[in-house]
Amino acid sequence: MKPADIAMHRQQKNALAHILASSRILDRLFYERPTVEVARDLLGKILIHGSTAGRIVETEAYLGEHDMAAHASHGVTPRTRVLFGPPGHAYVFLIYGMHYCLNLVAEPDGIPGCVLLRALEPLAGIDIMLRRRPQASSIHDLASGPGKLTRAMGITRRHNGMDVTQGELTVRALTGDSFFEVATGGRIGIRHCRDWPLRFFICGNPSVSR
DNA sequence: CAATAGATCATCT
DNA sequence: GATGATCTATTGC
Repeated sequence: MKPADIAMHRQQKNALAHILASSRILDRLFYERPTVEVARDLLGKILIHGSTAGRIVETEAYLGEHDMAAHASHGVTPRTRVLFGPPGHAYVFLIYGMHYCLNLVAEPDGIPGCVLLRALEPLAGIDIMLRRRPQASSIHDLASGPGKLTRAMGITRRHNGMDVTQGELTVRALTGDSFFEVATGGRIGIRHCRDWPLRFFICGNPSVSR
């Protein structure tokens, strides 16, 4: 390993340690609220998986039976069972035969609703992410989309149904104050209910998808 | 740059 | 058997 690589490695390990020391894990009550609120409040939080971490900069809310764009609108099936279960769990599915999408289940047990994590700003384990996504044109391109995010973080169907309030995949809130402006827009990549303002993102953040 | 084709598979009809 | 909550490479201006 070259000196530059060693330095980068140490810096990244320090980055993760610093995040862990200055943040607190989100408990189940955070998720046990209206989906839109959860989607809005997840902005600025930190997603941690293994030694990779990133700040959530873009989310989308997917509701229940009236939201034709949501998987839950077609009722309970083996796949969507997680969406109707207790909050604070991961819902991971394969889309277009090649990309995984990571969602976090919201609402009380029995009521469907989830938040799609669309983009992250990489904070730690960037060397690992670069290895997983060699095509990335920049650091900010590493996780600037739902499929990119899961690939960069190493998330697969294996994580479907996992409890994100403990274990290997978690979301944390920084203890210090952080200020940013939130923008709202129509959701992306769907046919139904395109104009519903259920997409939230941090204004001006370079890791937000197009 | 913007537009578009192709890859590829679990899930549901 | 059709269909996506996508990404990338390639083409054409």
